[in-house]
Amino acid sequence: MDEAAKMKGPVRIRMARRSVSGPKMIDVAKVAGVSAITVSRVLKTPEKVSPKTREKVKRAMADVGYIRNLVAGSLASACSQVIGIVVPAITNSLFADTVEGLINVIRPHGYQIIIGLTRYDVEEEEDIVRAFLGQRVEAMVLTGTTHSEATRKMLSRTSAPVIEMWAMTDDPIDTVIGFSNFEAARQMTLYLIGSGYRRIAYLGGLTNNNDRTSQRLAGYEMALSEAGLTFPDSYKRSPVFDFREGGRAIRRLLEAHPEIDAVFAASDVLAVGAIQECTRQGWVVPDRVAVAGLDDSIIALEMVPPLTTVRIPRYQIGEVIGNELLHRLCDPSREVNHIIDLGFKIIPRAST
Amino acid sequence: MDEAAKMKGPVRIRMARRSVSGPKMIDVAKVAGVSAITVSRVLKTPEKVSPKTREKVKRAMADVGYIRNLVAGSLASACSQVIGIVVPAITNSLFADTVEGLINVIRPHGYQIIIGLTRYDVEEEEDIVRAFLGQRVEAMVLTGTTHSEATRKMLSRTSAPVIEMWAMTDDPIDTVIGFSNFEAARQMTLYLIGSGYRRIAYLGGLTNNNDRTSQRLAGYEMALSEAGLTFPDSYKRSPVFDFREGGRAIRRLLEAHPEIDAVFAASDVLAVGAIQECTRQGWVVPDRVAVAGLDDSIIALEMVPPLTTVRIPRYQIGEVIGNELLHRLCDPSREVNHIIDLGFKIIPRAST
DNA sequence: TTGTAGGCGTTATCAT
DNA sequence: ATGATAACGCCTACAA
Repeated sequence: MDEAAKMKGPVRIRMARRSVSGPKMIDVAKVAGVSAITVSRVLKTPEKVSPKTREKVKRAMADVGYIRNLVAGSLASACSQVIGIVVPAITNSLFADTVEGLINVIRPHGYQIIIGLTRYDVEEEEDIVRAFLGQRVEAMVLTGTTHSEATRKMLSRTSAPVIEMWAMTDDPIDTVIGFSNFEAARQMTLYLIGSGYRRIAYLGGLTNNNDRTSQRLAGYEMALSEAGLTFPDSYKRSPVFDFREGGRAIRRLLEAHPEIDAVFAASDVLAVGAIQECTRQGWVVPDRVAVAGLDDSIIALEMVPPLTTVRIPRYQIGEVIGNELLHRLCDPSREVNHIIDLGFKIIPRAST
Repeated sequence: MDEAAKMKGPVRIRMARRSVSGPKMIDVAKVAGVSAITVSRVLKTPEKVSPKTREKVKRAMADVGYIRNLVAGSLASACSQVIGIVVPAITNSLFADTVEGLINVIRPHGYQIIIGLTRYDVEEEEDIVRAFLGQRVEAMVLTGTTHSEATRKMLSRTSAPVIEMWAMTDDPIDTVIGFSNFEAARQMTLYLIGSGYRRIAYLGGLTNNNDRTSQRLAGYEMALSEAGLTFPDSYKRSPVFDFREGGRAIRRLLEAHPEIDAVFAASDVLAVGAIQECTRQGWVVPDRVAVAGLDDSIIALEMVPPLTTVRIPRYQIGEVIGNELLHRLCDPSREVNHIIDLGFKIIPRAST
């Protein structure tokens, strides 16, 4: 089975660079009795080749089992057909929806994506961006607007489109596609206030280097101040986004502040954990305490009671980015909208 | 802001191939007063360059903002540093864990992954495999062992390692890394029987072209026949993996067969949907009906009651694949284990 | 419609 | 330790 490996043999005058590398265009061309460029054309612009030749070439490709080397193509054409996307995580993560939306849009056009995971770390992000630019990705998609200085510098130098997503800003590196986390949290808080709740606690995630969680917290605080409400700081908790943490946090909140009548969790994961804990404790939702989330993740509707939450365009973000990039990559001179706000929607359900 | 875009200007004699393409090795080399190959060596084998030269080169790279073109490197060295992974989906999917495990292991070694999504369609898989081989991935990772003929042919021809995962087989294309879905379902069914349940229904997914769901169904059936149990076919349902479907399915099952005392869902998603439906209907789990799942997804433990399930090594599959590939890519002559069974574990909780 | 020539930016090989 | 040169396999530009 490993015969080939043993054939490294004695050094010859200028040894072949590689043992085997499969048939190339020129091999197909020979079989078909045409030139290499014709094979290339059959692949990229078949309409420029006569049907007869096209058939000959196609048969030859099938005969030799040709698979075109896109690496060589990338080098020659400066088009890698690869888009880089950088997200904090994809496990139990809503970013997975966005990634899937993007893939589904661009794959039919021959583009691939490479994924980088930052684990919410800007240094990791920097490494990934450097690696991706080295791979000559044709576009970079990043989560959020918080980046290291070096990252910003690299990204502003590249001629490839750079999309920041899942956020809003007036000043994107290139283009931002997402929604306002600030407004989403603010509107939900206002909705809770409008529903008559007066003691509204907040469960957020870690806010360091995370514009999304910071903005959500700011939105909550803004809504309170608009309504003239003030609470002790201990109304705000920052558990990481995790079911258990949501349960623990609501338990502590209600122990410390029995007067709390609503909890706004800036992530459905926390909200779900909170509701489940209430179920375990026998606290009726929403009578004892209302619970609202943010995400409208798939589990929100399955809760008993179903979770009031904010629907965010996770999948759509990926799709819109994909379409935007396809257009821009086809026509670099195209006029582009650098700020695309896809909005969000309050989804009232029985948990409030 | 778009000044640059307007500068395409009049066509010149032999226009530059690309507007801008950033500094290259040769540019760095000039600045550092060395040759291009030395710059290359600083990047790949710094120990072969004198410390003095190395510093000069590094400074020059920083000065000009050099980012190495890995596409050209891939072509020259026949090493793309890219691994392809093909999964049915990553949205609300356990495969995301595996992808993340793989990325976390290989990224520190400079490898990237490109992801393909089949949506459980072997034709899609075939397209993706062709595209990935074209990208000259250094390894292919596929979900399951069911592939089209063309896919098998392409994969058996390639010299790159091919890993099939999330399944077990005696006859992998190259290497299989996963666990036995058959055994997992069989053991869980036996566990339920051992717990005293005698009317055990089954909720599976679609089984066409999906070796994982087929195997699970077969495992359930095997356990029943071992225990001498026979049920009408309507004890088995094949809803797609979705919360709502789980709820609907258990409702119909219990309406049609009130004697059912346990439901084994071959996916936690279905089991969770079933439990939530029971909660809504006021059917106490496990007294009225026991519910067991398969996956040990993050939500299983959060259920009220917590879900009895089968823990499968989702994340570990990715890690093991990563390590395996790193070893093999470094040393292609290395002896390899072509069948790696990572096992599973029954996790008894309060839902049964 | 088809072919020829040359280059894409790096790395392997061989030489110094 | 460093450099000159020739691939790597394809694609753009231009020619026929």
